[in-house]
Amino acid sequence: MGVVQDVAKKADVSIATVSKVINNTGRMREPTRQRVLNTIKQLNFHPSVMASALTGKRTKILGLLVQDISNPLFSEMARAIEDRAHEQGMNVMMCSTDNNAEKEKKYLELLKRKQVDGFIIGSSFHDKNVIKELIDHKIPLVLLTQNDSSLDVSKVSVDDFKGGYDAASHLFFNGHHKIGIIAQHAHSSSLRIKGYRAAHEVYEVECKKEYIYRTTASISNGKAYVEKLFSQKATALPTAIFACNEQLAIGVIQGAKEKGLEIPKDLSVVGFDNTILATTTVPGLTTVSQPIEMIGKKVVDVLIQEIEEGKSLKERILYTPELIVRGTTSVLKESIKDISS
Amino acid sequence: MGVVQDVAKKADVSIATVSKVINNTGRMREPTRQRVLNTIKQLNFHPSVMASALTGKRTKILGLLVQDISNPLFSEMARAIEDRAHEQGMNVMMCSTDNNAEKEKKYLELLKRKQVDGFIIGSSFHDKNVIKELIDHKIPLVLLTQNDSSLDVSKVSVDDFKGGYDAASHLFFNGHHKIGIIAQHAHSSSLRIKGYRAAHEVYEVECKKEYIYRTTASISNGKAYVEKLFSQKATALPTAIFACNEQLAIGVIQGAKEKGLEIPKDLSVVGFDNTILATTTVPGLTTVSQPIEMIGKKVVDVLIQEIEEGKSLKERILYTPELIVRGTTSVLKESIKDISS
DNA sequence: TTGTACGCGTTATCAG
DNA sequence: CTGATAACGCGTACAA
Repeated sequence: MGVVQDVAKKADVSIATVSKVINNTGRMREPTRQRVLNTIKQLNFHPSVMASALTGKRTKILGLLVQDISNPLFSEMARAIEDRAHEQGMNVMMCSTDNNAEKEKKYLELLKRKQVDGFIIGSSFHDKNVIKELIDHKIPLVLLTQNDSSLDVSKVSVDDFKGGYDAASHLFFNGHHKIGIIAQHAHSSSLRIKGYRAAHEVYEVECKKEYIYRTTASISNGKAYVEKLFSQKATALPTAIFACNEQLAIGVIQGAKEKGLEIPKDLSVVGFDNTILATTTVPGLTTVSQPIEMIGKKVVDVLIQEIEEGKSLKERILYTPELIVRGTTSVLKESIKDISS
Repeated sequence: MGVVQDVAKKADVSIATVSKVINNTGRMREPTRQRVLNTIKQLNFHPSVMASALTGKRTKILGLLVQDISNPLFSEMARAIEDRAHEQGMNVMMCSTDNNAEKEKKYLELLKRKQVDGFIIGSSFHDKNVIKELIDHKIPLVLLTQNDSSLDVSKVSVDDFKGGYDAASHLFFNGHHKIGIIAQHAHSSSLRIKGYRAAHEVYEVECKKEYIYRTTASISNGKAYVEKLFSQKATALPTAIFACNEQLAIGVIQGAKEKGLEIPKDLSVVGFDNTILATTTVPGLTTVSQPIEMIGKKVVDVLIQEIEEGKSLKERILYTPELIVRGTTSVLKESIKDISS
């Protein structure tokens, strides 16, 4: 794999001509073009991305920041992003921030130095100034999975509010009145909680503060929530729980089982995301589905468009979530009695 | 964020001096060094990785090729790799090959053009010549999760043979004689099958060909296997299945349930990997655990060492798997009768 | 079509 | 011994 000079020499042209052939610019006689093309193939020559980036061209590298790539939602999202990026000849660098302010800053800095063409940010930033700096420097970025209105940039996400509303409505519809919610420390979760609250209003049920719990996404935190909740006095216990993430949902399920509760008989559970985790529980998890592939593909498309146009489109793309009813929710027994009596 | 020239001008030195300060080479008076250092901080200057890569320096980019980043084993592995790489100031570019020869080649080419410092290859390559080419070009690479002896390069993996042996032994120990195995089209799976076979020899049980099934890792393929297996005549049915991957294991469990089999009463299941999936099933999946974090960390360390030394260490690092007994395996009832009678 | 300056940092060489 | 000058690496783009 040689350099331009090798090709130029072998094809008996100047490096400028070689460059023109590669970039399909300028004009030249067809035989010359063919000769160069052949030589390029013979030498298996590929222009160095680094060298061309140096002259202001793109690096064809995208930076992807997520909370944790080992979280199924993000790994599935990453897969969709990667596929789309590769289709466009771009590579993706991934960074897991752990929702940690220092890492967020550090990784952004690291990627900036590598001249990435743009950022996909799927991690809620503590220090919004870091993001604003990117905007000031005209570095394209698209927010993934976080429809944060305080930042005036493009964002692609699911309609979290509607998702929360649908999840709670489904439970109300099944006769539940006491619905717990366990959410993450993320803007998306705030919106889901708002949807959950809105459903309470529609169904004219008071929304109890002590049912709302925010934490970081992990199975053990889901367990801990149930643990805590079901240590209260029996009258106030919820009959259903909406977990804003599937790791939390699984924790809730496991915690409930440990407490001797049967699912869905004694406790209904709704999750969010519809990753592989939702299909592996028994019974299958009723969950609010995000169109992960579509979101991943779209976020890349928007970003690439911004890179090419050199300015932020400030699009705000919302996908509609879909409630997928599996086995972890059921009609509340008491409510059946209510109806039959 | 300026360039060297800006720093040089502001600090009233030449760019060479700035460079020397950055790289800690050459010598100069302490006040000069401090002045440059301060200016660098003031201007928030960071040398362009691209420009320095152009002069033969490292890009500090690692290429990671796996079958599928959305597979929990790989996403968890990726996380460990990423963390270690970041500790060393390096970034990771990920590529999911889908075990597809064309993608393997294409991605490798794409990454080579980006001058990655080295490769971590966690995907079994169809065309080994592509790998050999890398070796010829002296591009450092380490094989992850594939202890393929036909390639003379460094590799980090779990002891697949022992894992297969342990899984089968555990089942034999519990009185099972008819043990099915569902494996992937991967070298690691071949080794696990060998271990499974070795256990058969030790326990003096014939190893039936029709129990061995190879496919690609997915829940549906696991289901299909059970479907197929339990459509045979009843006498030959296995009482236990060893799935070489957790998606397959989950498929087996789901397929068995659909067939009306209770787990572990009617069918014992052992998985492999010990990812998040193993903890989400009910009952929990008995599985062969890989030390994912250790492997991820090690593979980065070996690769970085090779990059720095400029040659392959040709190390072959094997971690010992650990059988984790959860709820999907139990003593075969018939065997209890055998003993008691 | 070709010559050549340019972009950015590195490093060998040379002057002070 | 300190610090500056200049060539280099690779591809791009404009002037010739």
